[in-house]
Amino acid sequence: MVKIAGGFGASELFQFLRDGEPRTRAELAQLTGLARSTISLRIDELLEHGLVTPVGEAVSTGGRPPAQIALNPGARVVVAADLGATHGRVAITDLSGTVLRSVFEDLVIDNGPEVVLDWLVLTINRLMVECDRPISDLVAVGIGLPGPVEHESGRPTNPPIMPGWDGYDVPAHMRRTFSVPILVDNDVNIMALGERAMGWPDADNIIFVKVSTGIGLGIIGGGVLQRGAQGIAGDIGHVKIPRGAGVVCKCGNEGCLEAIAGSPAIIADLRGIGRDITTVAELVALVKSGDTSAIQAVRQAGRDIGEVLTVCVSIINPSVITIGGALAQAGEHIIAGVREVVYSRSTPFAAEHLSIVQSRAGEMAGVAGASIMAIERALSPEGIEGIGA
Amino acid sequence: MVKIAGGFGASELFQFLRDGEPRTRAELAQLTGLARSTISLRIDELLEHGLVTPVGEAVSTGGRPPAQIALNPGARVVVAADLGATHGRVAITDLSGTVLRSVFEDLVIDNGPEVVLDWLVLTINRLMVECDRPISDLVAVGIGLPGPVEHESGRPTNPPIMPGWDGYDVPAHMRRTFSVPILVDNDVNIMALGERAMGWPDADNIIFVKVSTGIGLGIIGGGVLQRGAQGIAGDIGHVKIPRGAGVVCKCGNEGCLEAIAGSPAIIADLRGIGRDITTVAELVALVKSGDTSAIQAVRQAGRDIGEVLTVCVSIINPSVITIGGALAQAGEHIIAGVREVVYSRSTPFAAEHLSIVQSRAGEMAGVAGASIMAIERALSPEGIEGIGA
DNA sequence: CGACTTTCGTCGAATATCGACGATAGGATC
DNA sequence: GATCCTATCGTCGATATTCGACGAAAGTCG
Repeated sequence: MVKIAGGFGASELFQFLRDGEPRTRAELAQLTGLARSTISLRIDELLEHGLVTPVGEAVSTGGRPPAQIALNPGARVVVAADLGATHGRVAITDLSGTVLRSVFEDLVIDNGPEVVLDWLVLTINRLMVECDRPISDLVAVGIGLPGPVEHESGRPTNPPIMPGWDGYDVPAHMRRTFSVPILVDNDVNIMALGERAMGWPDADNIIFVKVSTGIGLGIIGGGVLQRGAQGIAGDIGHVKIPRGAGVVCKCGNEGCLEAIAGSPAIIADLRGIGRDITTVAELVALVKSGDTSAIQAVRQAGRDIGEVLTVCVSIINPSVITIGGALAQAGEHIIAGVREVVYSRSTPFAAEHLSIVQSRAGEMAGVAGASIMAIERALSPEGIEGIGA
Repeated sequence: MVKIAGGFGASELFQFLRDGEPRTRAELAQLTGLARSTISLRIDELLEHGLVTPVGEAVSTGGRPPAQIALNPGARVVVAADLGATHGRVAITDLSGTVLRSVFEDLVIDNGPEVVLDWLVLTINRLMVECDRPISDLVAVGIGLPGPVEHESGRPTNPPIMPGWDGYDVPAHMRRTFSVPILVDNDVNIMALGERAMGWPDADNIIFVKVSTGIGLGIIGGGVLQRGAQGIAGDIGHVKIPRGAGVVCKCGNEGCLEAIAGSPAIIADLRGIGRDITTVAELVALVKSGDTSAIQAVRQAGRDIGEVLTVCVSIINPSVITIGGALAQAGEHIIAGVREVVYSRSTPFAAEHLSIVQSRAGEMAGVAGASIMAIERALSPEGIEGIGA
């Protein structure tokens, strides 16, 4: 039987401690409306499972100082995996999202799901051993993939890259080894989650822009991640922009944003005027070296992206836009281009409270978000139930 | 004390009956995990308050046929008000959203909040009398206003029209007479709510387009209404489109969508070639009469709006776009223009499962949405608590 | 028409929650 | 530094709520 109603058990009380803030029993009684004695019973239960710990004492208000209870982040761990086209980052984090151990390795997503996910399983096992943690401490796995994912089922859908992954049941594969919840999502989506967690915890409307080979948006609107009807919300790489007239995109259309402002386009342009670069890393290095043409090209890309973001601002009305992805490593030039266009085109009221800044989470945005996604599930009332409370 | 935890009272059980579907006691026991005897106690409580009623019997499965219990929509009523710049529609609806009585009257929003809201109060009182309902049956009021509203506080913020309304505490004014929850939102937002309820109950990602004097979007993403950081999400009237180059908008910029595709622009164009029209209604009539120039103008407006909607599709990835507002009354011409652009520009995958259709709720979208918003609040656990369960 | 099946309402039993009380651990006062 | 005061903590009996069983009720099926 699925327990929906029923009493106020330890898992329900635990929800009031999820944020990591230490609280006294009295505070919890106030919050929940239960008697202090009942709270104590629940706390004992949670203490037994190690999910919470006493955290010193609060200041006395004239009598015996109240003991503070807080989430014990080290009680369990989750896996956060951010898989790209050519690299993968896998981390073990505790329940506060703190990375305990991580690896960044080459990886060929084109090898297909069997090979890649088997590698992921091995890597997780290895990291768990290195952390000196039994597998039983693992309570959830979050995975980001470089393409559209139907989040409910965890299956990639129509990915433009990732041959062999279309419709593959990623959670089922992972559950063959780890019998815990497996959460899968688009890499840009989890980056948005990570970015919010690390930099803008109070922002309910935030847009994360990934600028790299492709250009994509992770959108948090009304406090929740926006995935859209088919999991392809934020897929702005093939929006048509005026400056792209005549430029053919690999998607078959012409004038796509990606075909003008994506890193391959910028690199090709710079090669055309004699710069010997082929990778994004080399492009970033060239910009950082102060090469004027490269700087101009990147700034123009920022302007082009800004064209589309201006419309996003009108539609979503975010309070923050953060720019991340490999190309964002090249300093403020892209952002300067974005700002130039967005601030001049948006209505004053919308622009007034809008921050456009570089990603604070940087390269860790992906694993941070995957970790959040996994923790969120693990600590939910249903998840906690499974853990043992 | 705010009751947060505590037992499973009648208000909690009520949540399982909110959808209006009749259920047997056994089904409710299954759903909630409570014993049948406990369910019976709660049902009795709800029956006493009249919030639910027995609805015949379900088919016997070999024994005594189970009695069906369902929400009693007539138990209470809510007020739904859709106030525009020059007209207002006010309705009394039951808890299923069925309109019991409504009026559509001229109204000058420029008269300011005091005058307009006093009129609203009088109108509500009159309608309640006409419905033969005591004021005590009223449990919530939903109001839509033609401008940005900070929904949490119910105050208009920086409205481009509605002089005198900026920052006015609408709920406080209404509560002077009706001590019930007062919900206020942008008119386009409530139209989106109404449209979904009346036409697309299962769509979690839907865009409602209001095409009239202004052009705005009501966006439901991930199942929740998207309001944005300042309540101006979906405000696409001043997005720049290429065809608008050189056309000055009343906002001061040039090339705004509204300055090209809004009804004043279309009317001005048609007057320029000798058509004697001044109002939207006349424009609609002209289109319906088969005037080729008018049809072409409206279709072109559809294409212009489609330009912006194409970007929306990439960003939001909706499953439905519905076109409403005064101009949408002019038949399929606008929609044809929108489809023309959106379907040809969007990625095949996004376009494949996207329906672009005329509003099903039509002129009632606003009050339908305001009614939903009010009912939603009234039937929530906190709201029901206040009603008496 | 009687046996069977399933639901409904009631009531005692089981369980969970509450409130009070003494113990505990500091701060305040002299 | 000893004593009083205050506020929290853990325990335990009292209380309220929920459960499960039982008989009555209301149909179906043979």
